[in-house]
Amino acid sequence: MDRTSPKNERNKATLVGEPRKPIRVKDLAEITGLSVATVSRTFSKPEAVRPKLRQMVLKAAEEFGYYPNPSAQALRLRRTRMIGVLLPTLNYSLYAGMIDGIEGVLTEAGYFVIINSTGFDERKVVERARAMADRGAEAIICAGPLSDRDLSSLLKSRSIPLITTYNYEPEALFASVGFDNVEAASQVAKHLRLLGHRNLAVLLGPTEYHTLHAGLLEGFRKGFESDSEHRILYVSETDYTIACGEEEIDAIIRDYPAVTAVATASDVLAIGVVLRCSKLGIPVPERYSVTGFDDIDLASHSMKPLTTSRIPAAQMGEEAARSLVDYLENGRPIGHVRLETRLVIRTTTGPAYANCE
Amino acid sequence: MDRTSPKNERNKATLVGEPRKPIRVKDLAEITGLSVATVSRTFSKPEAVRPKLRQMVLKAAEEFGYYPNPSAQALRLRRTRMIGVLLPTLNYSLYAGMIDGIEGVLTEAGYFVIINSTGFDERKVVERARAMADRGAEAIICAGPLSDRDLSSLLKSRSIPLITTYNYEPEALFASVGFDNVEAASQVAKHLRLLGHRNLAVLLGPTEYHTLHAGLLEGFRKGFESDSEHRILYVSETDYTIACGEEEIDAIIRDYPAVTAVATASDVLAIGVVLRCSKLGIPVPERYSVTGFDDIDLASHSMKPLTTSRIPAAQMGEEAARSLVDYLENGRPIGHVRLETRLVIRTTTGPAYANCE
DNA sequence: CTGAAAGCGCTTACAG
DNA sequence: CTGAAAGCGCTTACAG
Repeated sequence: MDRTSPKNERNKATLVGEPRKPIRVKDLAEITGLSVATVSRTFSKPEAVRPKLRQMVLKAAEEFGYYPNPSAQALRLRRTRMIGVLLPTLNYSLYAGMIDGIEGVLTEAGYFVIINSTGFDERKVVERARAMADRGAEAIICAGPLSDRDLSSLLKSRSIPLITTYNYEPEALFASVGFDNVEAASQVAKHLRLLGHRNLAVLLGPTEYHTLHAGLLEGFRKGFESDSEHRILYVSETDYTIACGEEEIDAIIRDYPAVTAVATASDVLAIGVVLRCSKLGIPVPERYSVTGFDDIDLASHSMKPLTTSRIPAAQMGEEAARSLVDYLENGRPIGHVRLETRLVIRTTTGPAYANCE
Repeated sequence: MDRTSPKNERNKATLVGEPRKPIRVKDLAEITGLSVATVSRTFSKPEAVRPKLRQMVLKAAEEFGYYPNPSAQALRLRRTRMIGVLLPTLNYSLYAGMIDGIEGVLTEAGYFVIINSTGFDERKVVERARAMADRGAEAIICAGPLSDRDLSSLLKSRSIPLITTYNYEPEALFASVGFDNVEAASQVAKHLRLLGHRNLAVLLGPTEYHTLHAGLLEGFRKGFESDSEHRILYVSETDYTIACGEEEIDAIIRDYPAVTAVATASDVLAIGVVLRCSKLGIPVPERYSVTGFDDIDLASHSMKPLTTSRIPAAQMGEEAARSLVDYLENGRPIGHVRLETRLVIRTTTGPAYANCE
């Protein structure tokens, strides 16, 4: 039987691989002799169409390679099924783990994730979040804190939920799933204090446009500086690279001889510190106790397994994604989710040598 | 002046933060007293609108928070400005670097990137690539080889370019930007052979559904098995984790005493091997020479800097993205791009001890 | 330079 | 269960 119609070039046979105009519901309607409504319903509400006809449509769709135009659907349904994800960088295990978690549940639920990495600069985060909203994202996940009022009201006015991960911040402008940043850092610092350390150095990322690191610093202070005997002698904002860890410990060795412990905001920094000490023949933890943060794979598998805080990265991503899906599909309101970190004590922390004097 | 019209509720004042229907060109036309055509042109072709009117429109747009509906634009213009990226995993430095490169140029050029991670299974890659095409991706970048004829003709019939990264494969079904996989591995193996090694072990990822690793294996064979004196005694397909590297070297120590060199397809595996040897007090490179692949950050910064092949990950991503943009914007055909790897010899390879006997 | 109008491809309320 | 028709919001060829 000849299904082609002289008026319609879309369903003409073409050479394999030759571009042709994609066929539409209308074409499929002509081919099957049914109405566009029935064809459309075959995909959007199959149980509402008689099995016989449904089969016809499906068969023709298969044969002619029909698939509904997503832009038209998006316009009509007001649903893009796109969700934006903002990350400081992909090139750090923690965030990679987070996005893996996010992507898994979102793909499963039939969404697509669009990503942007923004560095540690909240202004860029705001800009990209806006761009995502303008380009049709139905929801946004942001790794790291965010406190822009304008963005908040813009998003609210468009009913686009945004959820932050990493920090648990029940008082914040946006919903959050994460842990208590300050508390986690405080716990690490307390561990160091209890070990007898009195002079601490702290290594973290930029605080200026990223309150994440500011929170960590606050926590380190809170947990360590219990009295005037316990001081943070050195605070440095740097990048999360091994090389930076190495440089920083060099500076500490040179300029702050009283320091006996180094607390960092990232395992990568801590690994740099430990590595450099090894190379210099400086014993860890005997001379320096050092702590990481995040518990990346390497933390437990390096030559000197690292004392660090375990952050449930993938889980944060999954929870955030699940909340969003639940809101989008079922209208369930988005709340704050609090997860726990765990201080894991391994080999890089020990009693302060200065204490033995 | 009262800009609201009783017939149109969209431009009524609302409480800050209260959701309201987004305003459309039509609303802006009513507000300004111009036609929708003029309003639309203000955004799509500003130079075609008299400056005076343009100002009016822009001002009103600003005031009422107008932005063009992206779904409507996509439908009308047949452009989604979305580009799909398929990766085995985000959780490996090489791929993270690649996507960072991709995302940078694509965002710059005004595109959004949608991502999916697929593991090392080409069937899943094919499935996700299809899904991306169905959902409106204008182009696709796939990290790793791909050879599915059906996918190829599907994409061709819809004029969706796909470009693979990692391997340079001028004969392949899809355009590629990458390096000569076989050659790079061969170079490593040759280095080991020249060092006097005769019995090699090879560690790589799954070959079954991923020709990437098959190519590497082929290269190792080609570079090493020059005669019957030089054999690969052990080949294992495993995961890219430190733990797997450790397990594998344990197995080699136990079952293949003749092996004096271990070539891996990933720095992470190599680091596992080296680490395990350190723990066991086995000297590297004296007892085992070991090579990595990729030259991740840690390769040069670990205690024992790794002999490895440097892969230009970010550059591959950038080149691929640039090609695509150039095709999409200017219709410039997409070719194959060949990049070079570089064998970097550090501390984990040396003469075979067996040779000194 | 400006506007009225067609149309991108889809879904669904409505009537049958 | 099925179909004719309206409409999602935009852009642009066409006529003025």
